[in-house]
Amino acid sequence: MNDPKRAQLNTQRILAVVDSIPRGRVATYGQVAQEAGLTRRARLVGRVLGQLPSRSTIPWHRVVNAKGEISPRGFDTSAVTRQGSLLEREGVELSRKGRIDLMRFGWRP
DNA sequence: TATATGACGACGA
DNA sequence: ATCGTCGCCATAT
Repeated sequence: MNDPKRAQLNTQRILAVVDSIPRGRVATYGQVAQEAGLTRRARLVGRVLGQLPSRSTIPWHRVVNAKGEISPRGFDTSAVTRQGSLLEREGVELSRKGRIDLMRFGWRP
């Protein structure tokens, strides 16, 4: 069930969904997985985004975790900071502790 | 073959 | 609100 063709297709579907998240809104990893027809595979979404080449035009910054926070990246905090800037730049409000109100900025397909 | 490790998430205590 | 546990799954060791 896990041939490379399948994996590539899943990646493509995930990226297509992320690419459809409108400016000024955010979607959760689980939500993206669901929309891509990959229920319960939120981690796969995170993995795919992590592999994204820096030159990609995919709006990876519009994907946050279920708590409405920008998911930590281990030791590197720069990526997190970058994501926050990109979001604020398009009007998404971040609370003092870097939380996003999904009821207001969450993407509803 | 077996374990560990994540840009995750739902739940229960 | 916070924390640990467990489910999920591709990769790495």
